[in-house]
Amino acid sequence: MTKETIDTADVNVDNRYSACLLFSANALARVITAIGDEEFGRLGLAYSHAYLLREVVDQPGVTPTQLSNTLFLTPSTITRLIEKLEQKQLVERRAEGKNTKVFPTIKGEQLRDEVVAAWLRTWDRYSNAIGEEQVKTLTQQIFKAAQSLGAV
Amino acid sequence: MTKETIDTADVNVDNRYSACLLFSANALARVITAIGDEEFGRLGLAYSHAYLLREVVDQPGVTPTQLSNTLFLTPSTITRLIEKLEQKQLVERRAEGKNTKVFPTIKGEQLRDEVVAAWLRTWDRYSNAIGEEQVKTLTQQIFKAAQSLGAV
DNA sequence: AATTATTGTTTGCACATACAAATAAGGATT
DNA sequence: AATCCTTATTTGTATGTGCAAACAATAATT
Repeated sequence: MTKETIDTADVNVDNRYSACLLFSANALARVITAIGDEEFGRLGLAYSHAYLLREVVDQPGVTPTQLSNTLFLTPSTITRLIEKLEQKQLVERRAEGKNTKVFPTIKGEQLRDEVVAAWLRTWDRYSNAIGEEQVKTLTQQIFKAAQSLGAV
Repeated sequence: MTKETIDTADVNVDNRYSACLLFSANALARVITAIGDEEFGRLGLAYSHAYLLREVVDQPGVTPTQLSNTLFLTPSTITRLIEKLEQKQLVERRAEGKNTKVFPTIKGEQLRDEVVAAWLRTWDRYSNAIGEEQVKTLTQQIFKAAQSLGAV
């Protein structure tokens, strides 16, 4: 377990990058993803796989395009994620005309509760680190900003 | 130019993911990175390359470890970024004992002003989308959160 | 002085993501 | 009906990032 670390102990908190949204947003995403992958990783899933799986379990027959819109990921990325989940036999695809419908397998359905549980654990970890209230407001602001910027 | 798009027009703003920090943070990072890469892309650089280059120009002889701490990226990632910049002949490495020191080339130094200019352009675009004041506060909050969560 | 531990850097591998182009199916227009 | 246009999905390729392990150099301990 020789996980690479970043030693921030001696970093000036007010370095120039703290004033840069591009930098900060990516830093936050990486830190948070690390935590998320740690929790979802116990189920053998990356966080985005877990999200997609849950979406498929809750909406059997959902199409890649719909998933793309819901998860804010491009169609090609969705295809790749589905491929991975198919390999793990958690979902399966059925072609219908020009659409592809994605269904959960039994194995996939059975994993749902664990996914939700992992989800709650990540929430707890964020809350412990920065406070439950702060998690809420920050999430809201971030989501709104992402929407505004995405529309540009 | 058949860039993949994500159609968010018909997405419910209050879907369950808007309440999830992991999801929102990554969505924001992707949107923002797309804008940043567009601006820095004119210089033939990804945004992280631009950041690293600026760091090297401003602190000639900086080591990968220092860069790792400043840029919140793991040492291996730093190595990869340096390799890329070396290929473009914008920086060069000199081994000194167990340390590696990174210096800008003349070509690299000449690019500095353009990097700063691109930086300002990204700032303008964020401000136009979500307001200058909001960019400031959001950036601050995000950076703080990243620090708190990173320390866990 | 010799061995062990620590620190700094790089490398092999893997993964999430995206762009651009390809393919395929439906719809629209003539 | 035949042609063009649009929409849905997949595929080839590339990039940024990280983990784990390898390597190299210095420091610490015996």
